[in-house]
Amino acid sequence: MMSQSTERLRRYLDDELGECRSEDVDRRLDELGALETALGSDRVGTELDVLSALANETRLTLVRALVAAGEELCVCELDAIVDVSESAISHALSTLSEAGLVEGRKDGRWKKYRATNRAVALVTVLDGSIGESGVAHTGTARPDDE
Amino acid sequence: MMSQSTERLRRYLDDELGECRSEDVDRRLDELGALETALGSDRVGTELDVLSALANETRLTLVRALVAAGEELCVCELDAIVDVSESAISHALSTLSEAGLVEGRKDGRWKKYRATNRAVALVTVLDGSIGESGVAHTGTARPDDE
DNA sequence: CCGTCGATTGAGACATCATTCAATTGTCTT
DNA sequence: AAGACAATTGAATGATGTCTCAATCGACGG
Repeated sequence: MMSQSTERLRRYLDDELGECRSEDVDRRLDELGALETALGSDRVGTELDVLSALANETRLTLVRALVAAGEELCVCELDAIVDVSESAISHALSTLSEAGLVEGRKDGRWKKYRATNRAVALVTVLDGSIGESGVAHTGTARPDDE
Repeated sequence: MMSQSTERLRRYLDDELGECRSEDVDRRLDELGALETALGSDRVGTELDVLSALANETRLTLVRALVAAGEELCVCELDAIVDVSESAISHALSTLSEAGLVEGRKDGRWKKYRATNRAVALVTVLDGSIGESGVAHTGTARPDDE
């Protein structure tokens, strides 16, 4: 049975095209399906991991600090940056590590973390994309995708 | 009173520098504080909104689709892309809109959304930053579906 | 070795979130 | 004007996530 959504899409295309044959609907469904699976679903999973890892004040602050520092920082130093328990920092670093945003190295009884290239790239773009006062006037800037 | 964390930092610097005066600790605390507040906390709030908006499968898929489409899409078309209720899509688009990632336009009784420049920038970098495993061809990614 | 300290782990409490259902708004059609 | 339909909104609920506390692991020094 044809789903309701498909029915609505048919009416929409009918509106847009002036007319609408069922093959138009099918073609459009194909195109939309292509948009959905434009890149592998495993990749989407990874991207969600990365975004979820960054979407938290504690973790974002830690990543920011490590990127800004440009060098590895000891956990005890990170402790001075965010205002949560030491345990929370450890959890946060674990999540970030799994997302490939930081890397840890043990040095004696201290442990040092540094931001990965991935983290640097994302934080950089985040700054550029957010900071420049003003969201996207729809026409002006042109991020020409090639 | 000196927090425990500060005590630990002192011991750490003692280890690293071989010696440690209390002014070294204070200086390091200053440096770390500078990292923390490297950019305004209001900005961090905005960034968290953006990241949180993207850190969800439904919303990320919608943004991806709109970016890939390169043009505005009707809600009824988006409905064919993600597998949630129409209400959920509306909620998702609302969240994305607040985060400045999509913009909506009403056209008759249909409503069309398109990705903002911010969304394009973020999705682009996300793609580039994630596909790290030996990516030589930077052009249109062509992930063979499994 | 034993005790201390840095750091991590697990469990539980608490908050936040994502989705669906039901009701509503606004537009078009007849 | 009334009904149909696209889309949004609000409330409720089940699921996730985040933090703290307590216990544990590993490395170091006496």
